[in-house]
Amino acid sequence: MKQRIYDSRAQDVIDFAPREAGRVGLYVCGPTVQSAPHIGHLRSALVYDQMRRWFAASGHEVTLIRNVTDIDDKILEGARQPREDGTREEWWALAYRVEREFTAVYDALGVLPPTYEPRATANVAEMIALIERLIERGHAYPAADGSASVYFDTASWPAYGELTRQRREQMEDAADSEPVGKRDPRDFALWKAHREHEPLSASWPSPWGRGRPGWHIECSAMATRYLGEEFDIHGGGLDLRFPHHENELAQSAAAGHPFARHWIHNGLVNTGGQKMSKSLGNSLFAADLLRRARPIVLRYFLGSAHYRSVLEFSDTSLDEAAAAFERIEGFLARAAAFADALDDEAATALRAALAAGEPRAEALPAAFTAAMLDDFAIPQALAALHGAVRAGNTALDAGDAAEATARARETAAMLNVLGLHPADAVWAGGSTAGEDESAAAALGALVEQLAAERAEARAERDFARSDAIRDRLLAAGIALEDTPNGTRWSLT
RNA sequence: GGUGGCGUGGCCGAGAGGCGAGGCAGCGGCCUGCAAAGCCGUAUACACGGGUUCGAAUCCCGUCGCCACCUCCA
Repeated sequence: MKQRIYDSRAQDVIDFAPREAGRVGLYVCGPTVQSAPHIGHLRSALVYDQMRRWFAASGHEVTLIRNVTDIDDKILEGARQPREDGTREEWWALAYRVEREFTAVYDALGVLPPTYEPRATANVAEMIALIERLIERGHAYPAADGSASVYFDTASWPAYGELTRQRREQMEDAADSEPVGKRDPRDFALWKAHREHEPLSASWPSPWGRGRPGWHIECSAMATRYLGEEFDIHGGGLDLRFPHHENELAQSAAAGHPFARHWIHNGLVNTGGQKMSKSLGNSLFAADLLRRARPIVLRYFLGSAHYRSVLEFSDTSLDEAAAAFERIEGFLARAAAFADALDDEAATALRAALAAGEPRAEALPAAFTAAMLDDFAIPQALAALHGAVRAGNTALDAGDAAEATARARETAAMLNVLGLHPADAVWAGGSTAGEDESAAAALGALVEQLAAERAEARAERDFARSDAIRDRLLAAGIALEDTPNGTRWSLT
């Protein structure tokens, strides 16, 4: 079966065939590091992380480039504002500080680092070369007002608007720079002349004078530098389709590059049916979310809707996701406990089946694979996951080691592909950070002791005493569960 | 004005012409000393009105409502 992907330029699902068999080049628009990461950034990064993991699991070598735009109007403006203590931060310090916040939350969510993460400021020479090429080919011009600005000449590019199917005549005017010096209000800045009130450190020499890159040119330059003049897939948030991606495509195509063969856009996150935005004051910052839920649960939640759908966030979302995910974890834990009661060979097989690790495509159920091949239909893949969990639990109830092992193998394989295996090293630490091993061992010893006392009481059918022990532990945040193989305990 | 999308059971969320995905919550049952966990069962769901069809949540036409982009945005 072929990989199917919805190409938002074609506005249709297409059969995906990489330029080079077995290799996928994917460019994703990363953040402009201007302010703290929010839930939307998390979702976007996660979507491409899932695609990347799936491509790898299905036998592709993936080159994932996710840029960091570390120079733009907002960053410069943010650096101009005094902070709480009255001091000002250099624009490059602000950008770097925010970039590190992004990296931290990506890491927390188990988003694998891209193959490379180029910064706009490190690719100015490539941008200048691209702009020169556009001027030579008659698709860009220096500002008529004598400033160092350079604009893309939309009128010179008949295909302009092809990505979003808009006609140039019906577009509203672009406003990403003062219209001064533009031939047409829809033209957009490739190079912005240095302005007096901006720090000199935010400008670079160019054939047209000192200045800095326009918003869109950095992605064209970086995608081409790292993936070539033609590459497989370009992704980003739905809100980037226009003008950003439209302009990127126009620039690159006008420069004579085939550029991205396919375009992918991920859906946005809503709260209360509304788009999240700073002006509405309903921003959900990544740091807050990570405090409210375990990172793995947040990852499960963010990946629970199809990547092109709007994802609705409500007050109960994280609790529901936690309940659903804990069902999966519960099976893993039950199976591990079951293994302890098995003979060596069977126990080893079951433990191996449960292990976290590299995705094993051959261990995946057909329904899961079919779902992923069908435009990354993760909700359907999750249905397959829950199906394996249910079948596995049934096998455990029946004491069927072979069946339980088979279902455990599938479950672990699916979790590995999705980046959701609880035993994966990326989740070490997490929300229980600070709880060190010796403390855990001490707690374990105490709980085991009380559990043993309770077992004694139960054996004597002194249920008042045994229930009192269980209640005391529960009040302390420790739940006991009796199973055929003994009593298990866990933190609530 | 232009472009794109959405309206599915209490909630989240798939599907896209014919067996009611999956999860959460609820209810009943099995199991359990009681629980918990697990399993089994449990819903006259597809905005509205027409139409096409043997058959429509799914296709067509219309209506209503909501949203996104065209301005910085994942």
